[in-house]
Amino acid sequence: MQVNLYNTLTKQKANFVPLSGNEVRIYSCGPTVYSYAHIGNFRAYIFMDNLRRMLEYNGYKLKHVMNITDVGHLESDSDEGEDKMVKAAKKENKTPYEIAKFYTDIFFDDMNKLNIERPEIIAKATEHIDDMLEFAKKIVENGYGYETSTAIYFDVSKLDKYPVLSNRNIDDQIAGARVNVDPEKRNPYDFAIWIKAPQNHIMKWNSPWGLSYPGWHLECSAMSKKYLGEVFDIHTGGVDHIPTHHENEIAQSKGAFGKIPAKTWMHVEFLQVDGGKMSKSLGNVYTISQLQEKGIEPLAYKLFCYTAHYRTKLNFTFDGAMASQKALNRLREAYIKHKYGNETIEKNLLEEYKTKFIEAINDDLNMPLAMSIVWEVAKGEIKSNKIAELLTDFDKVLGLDLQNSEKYIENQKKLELPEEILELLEQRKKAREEKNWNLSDELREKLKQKGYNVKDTKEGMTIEII
RNA sequence: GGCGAUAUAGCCAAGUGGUAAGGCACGAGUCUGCAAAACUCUGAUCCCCGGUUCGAAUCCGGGUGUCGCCUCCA
Repeated sequence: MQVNLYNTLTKQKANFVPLSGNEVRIYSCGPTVYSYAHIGNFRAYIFMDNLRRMLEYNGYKLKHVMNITDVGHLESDSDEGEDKMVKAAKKENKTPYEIAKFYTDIFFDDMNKLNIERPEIIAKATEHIDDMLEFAKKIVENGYGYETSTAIYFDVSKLDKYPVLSNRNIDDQIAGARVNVDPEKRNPYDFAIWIKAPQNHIMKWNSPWGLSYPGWHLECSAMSKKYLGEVFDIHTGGVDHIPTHHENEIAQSKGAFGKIPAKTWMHVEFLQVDGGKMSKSLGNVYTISQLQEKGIEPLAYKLFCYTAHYRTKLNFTFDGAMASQKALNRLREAYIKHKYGNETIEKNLLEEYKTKFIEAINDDLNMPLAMSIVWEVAKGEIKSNKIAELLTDFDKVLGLDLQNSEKYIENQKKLELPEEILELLEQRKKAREEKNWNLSDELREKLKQKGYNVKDTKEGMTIEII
């Protein structure tokens, strides 16, 4: 079935056909590992995961590269401030490499928790300095670069068109210039491809321009070229990358090879929190671990992301996340019921569901619509293991680990309880057997006071920490 | 100031010309000693005004509101 994807470059949806046979080559902008990745970051990686899984579901083979930025990302995209890695290193009194390892490990822990597929190639910037240097030299050779006292800049005025992704007007920027423009820059939009290191700078390498380090945008250009070639299929990132980072990647590739590096550019909208932007000053920047502390599973957050299309803003609230946690639990329960069901279900119906599901995901990853079909399937009255099989089939795209539903539910029930609590539970059990409801309710209240919520089900008591 | 997005039930949100998906919450019911859980049922004519059309949430024009980017950020 046809796959349609929205392309930021053309501002419309188009039928997707890989450049080379059955293989899809993708580049995704990955994390800058100077701090914890937050749930907004992970919305983008959940999208990336959906894209991978959808393409695989359609039978494509993937060659997917994601970078780990561990050098060169300055505090400001306009080539100002310190390198983020260096700054974090100073603050935490570690080397930039220690910082990078620490946050990279946590990043991948979170990726695993979210059941996000690992791209085939993970490329660290610091391991590709030579490739970047080659790329920079090529740009300069082709006449697109120039040297100043502090850096090698890309001269955007040499391009046929800049910018190409966004509608920024260069003249307007000059008029409203809020940032201090480096007087040595020829054009305000020129950006550093290589930066000369100050004396005491930690991360630096030999180059024709002395001890120095690469500009942030260069790593993506160099590494995508190395692994995917001059032109590949899909480039992904957050919407914030549109006006600067991806514009400059395109500029660099045009400077080096005269080509826009990717055919399709896909961008994820921002996650908002409580109706506004997420920012450290508002204290609403959350990590996956912080969600877990509040009783929201990483996979519940993933499901939460499926309530909105990736190209629309999504408003995160804890109420909303809790709603998804409940929904996830119910989805698991529904799956289990079908798994052990042996009623018969019409084959046509199953195929109809599957077709509708594929139509949804193939239409620019319409996950909300896809989920409505998942619910229709899950809530069906006929309990059949064929339905369970269909759900696990859908889960190849959803990545919610539904086949392990029982395990998750078991784990939720498994709680280590203090002696005192176990004793109270035992007393309450006895009271209930004796139909001493007053005592039973009293004990339930007592447990509640101590922070434990007791519920009676057909299978016995369950207990949860409030 | 420039650029852009959006406005659909209490909340999160699909749907872009033919009479409103789904999730959560609320309410009612079944079940239960009770409570909870689970299950069943129940809700909106789509910000306002005008226009195009046989027909618009969906297209056009004008308002109003909200949000984002341009400055770190996915």
